[in-house]
Amino acid sequence: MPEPSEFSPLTVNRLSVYLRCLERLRAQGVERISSQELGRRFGLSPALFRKDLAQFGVSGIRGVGYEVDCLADGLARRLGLDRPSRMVILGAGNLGRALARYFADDSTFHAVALVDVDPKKVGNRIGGTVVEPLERLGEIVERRRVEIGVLTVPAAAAQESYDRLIEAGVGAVLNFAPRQLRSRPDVPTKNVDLRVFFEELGFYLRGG
Amino acid sequence: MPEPSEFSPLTVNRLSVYLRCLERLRAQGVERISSQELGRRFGLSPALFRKDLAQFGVSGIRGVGYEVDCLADGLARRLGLDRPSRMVILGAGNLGRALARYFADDSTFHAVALVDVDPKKVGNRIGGTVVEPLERLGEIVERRRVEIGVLTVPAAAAQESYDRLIEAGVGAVLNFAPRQLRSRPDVPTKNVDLRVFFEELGFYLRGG
DNA sequence: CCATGTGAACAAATTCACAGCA
DNA sequence: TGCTGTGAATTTGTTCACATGG
Repeated sequence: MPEPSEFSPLTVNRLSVYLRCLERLRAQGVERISSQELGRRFGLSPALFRKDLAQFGVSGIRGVGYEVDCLADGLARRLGLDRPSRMVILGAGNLGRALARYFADDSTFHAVALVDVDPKKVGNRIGGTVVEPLERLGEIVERRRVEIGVLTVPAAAAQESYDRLIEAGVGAVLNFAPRQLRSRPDVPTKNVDLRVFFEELGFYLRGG
Repeated sequence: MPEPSEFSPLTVNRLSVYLRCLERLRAQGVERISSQELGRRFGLSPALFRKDLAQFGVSGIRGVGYEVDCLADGLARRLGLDRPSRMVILGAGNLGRALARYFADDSTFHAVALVDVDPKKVGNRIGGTVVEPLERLGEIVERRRVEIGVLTVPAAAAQESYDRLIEAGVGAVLNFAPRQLRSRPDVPTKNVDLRVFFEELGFYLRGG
């Protein structure tokens, strides 16, 4: 039973954001940057940036700042991006197909299969992969060493699909279905209901 | 200049989650529910649920609980979902097309246009709409009363596309491009980088 | 009596501010 | 000198626990 991580999701998510900023700096040829300058350019908090890095044991150079290149590599490694993760996408609807195409040959997150219950969808070619039937899920996860399951099924099918993913042996699940899952505490599970973002924006738009 | 909302994004997002749960209960024919029972069923905090509702001036019935139907309607109204919002999607890539199809004739968030710079994409029919050229953005936003702009362009085009949306007069922006935007403080802007979710999960999967 | 509504207690997250080192 | 690294202060968010009222 993996003890609850010592790192908060907020911190981990910021690491991703920092990494994106650093990659941009690297592309621009910037070699060193101070936390203040980084904060100014990307609208982030310098103090929080330093705290976050400290928590992951990353150090800068006093009086100077951080080495962009080295820091980017360090963050990528700490996020586990130095070796690829293999994913199966469950649900070949609009979002499932979009993700399958996007991650078809991504080097860090690789979609190795796209699965659907609908026999009419099975066999369709999406990006580089072919839609496979749900019955093969167990075999797919085992044989292709799938670590992450991605749910893009309708709300009504979410819980059953989740249970199947767990049974098949995936180590983590990203759920895009708009349904609060009854999730296993020992399997990292993240719910991302895209409609929530639209609703939040709508709320503030209407003068919330 | 709209003063910063008195409601935190966390609270607003929870309202969406509550609404989803209530709609499920309604579909199941449940008429009344206590905060405790709701917490038990969906893994939410009863006290927080009550606090959140109180903040929005919604009351239950002491000794009984909440009327599912009435509460769902109340939350939907407070989120501004009782009247539809009109959106333009900028970028007809994988995600843009998926969202366009998903929201083609949604009753609360309606995608009234899908726009792209690429002349090869212009004219393509996606769901009910046809891809239109970027030059027409201003006209589209004005004539079709677009309130929300959705960015699904590549990172490199994000900032310029954002600026164009603002100039065209949209009231809020949802940015799916993996780039930290320099955003206008008076226009509600939400950054949603989907890769962050994958990276978070990957992190915990690797035993973070 | 029972679940709400809420102030008070607690916990988490962020910012402040400055000592300490390159 | 200038920026990092970090304890202390502050702000924000959540839970507790109970008085209140249908």
